[in-house]
Amino acid sequence: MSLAHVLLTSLLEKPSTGFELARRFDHSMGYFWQASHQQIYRELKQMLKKDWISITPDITSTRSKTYQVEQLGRIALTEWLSQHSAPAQVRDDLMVRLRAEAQLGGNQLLQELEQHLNIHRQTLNIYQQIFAKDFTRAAPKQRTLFIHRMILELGIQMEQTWIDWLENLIPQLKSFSLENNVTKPEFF
Amino acid sequence: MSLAHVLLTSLLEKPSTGFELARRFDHSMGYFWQASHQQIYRELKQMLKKDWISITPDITSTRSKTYQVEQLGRIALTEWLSQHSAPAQVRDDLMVRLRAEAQLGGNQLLQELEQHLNIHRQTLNIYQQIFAKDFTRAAPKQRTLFIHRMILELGIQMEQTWIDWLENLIPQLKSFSLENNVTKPEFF
DNA sequence: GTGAACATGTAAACAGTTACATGATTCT
DNA sequence: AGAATCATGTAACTGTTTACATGTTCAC
Repeated sequence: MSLAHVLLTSLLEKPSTGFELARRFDHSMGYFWQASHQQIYRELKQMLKKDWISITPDITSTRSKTYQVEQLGRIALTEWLSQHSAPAQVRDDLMVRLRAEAQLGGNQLLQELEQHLNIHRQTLNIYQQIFAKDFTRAAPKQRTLFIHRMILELGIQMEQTWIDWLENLIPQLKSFSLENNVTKPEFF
Repeated sequence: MSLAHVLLTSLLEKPSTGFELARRFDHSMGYFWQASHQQIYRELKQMLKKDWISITPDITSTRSKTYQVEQLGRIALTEWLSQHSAPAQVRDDLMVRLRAEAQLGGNQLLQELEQHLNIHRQTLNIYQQIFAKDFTRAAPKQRTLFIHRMILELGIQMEQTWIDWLENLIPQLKSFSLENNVTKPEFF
């Protein structure tokens, strides 16, 4: 379980409310981690109980609570850093579908593939805009900034890999169905 | 939940025992889906109850059960194919660690990054061997084979993207720690 | 006959998703 | 005054992982 550590990192970058944290998963943190608000609130409560974080004594007494990292939280994060982990596992629905379709035939997935291509193009676009906004000025001298840029670049590269692959696959699948190889799914 | 559909696809490719299915997740299916044997047995039991699959009347009366897909299973899989899905979500531990380290400082992750680089090189190697073994002879005319090749190629490309990125990142992080920018994690 | 690989399973713990519910603040 | 957004939470469910447990087959 590392959602706690994602939240610690995010709070270390900037003390925030649960809501702000949830929103941040759509941006910077979102390249490589997602979490719903329910997960976040549950986790924040548990971290509060462990004294990893605390609520800032906020003058603007609204209902929102701003959390900040405490010493114990820093220690926990540092300990977690020293652990080893295997590369993330991939679980890709689309690939399973494609392989199922390879068995069943028809050309049932063209639309789906094209939609995925569109989504990847949009995501790439968003990432590139963030890149242009935050990291354009030459090579960053600040280590933190440099690492953030590298993470974004990996996200960009991954999207590009998907786009290239789909742009190669789609026309080839189309030409397959033009030949008389059209196999219809039949089980009746 | 699509483990059932992954299993259906796999069984459609070749009727198998639970154990064989589990093993296949280390190979072909494993590029984009993983499952433990516990998940697989549980799922097989449920699919059997729904009559999506059946046990082949096996002469070699061992303890092992070979499963095959039934009509209802084919129908279920075809229905699932027609559904839409969003691109798979990424959840990458290493990226979180890196971002945490960007906050805490030290150069605590070099070893970990190098190990990941190694693993990705090994995985790439395995994929390339499978490629050489199964897909070397020109362009496959058979649609099924073509799709399998494309899926493997995506896996290869993804590994290559990781390797390139890590080979770029690691030396740059090293040169950061050679400058007097070395920041130690301090919380005492 | 012993150890490795084959083969199946139960139970508990943990993580993640979905549905539901509420109320405050800000903008028009 | 009404809508959109901010903000937090509970409960139930589904999916995944880990620990434990057991027995078979095959090769040496």
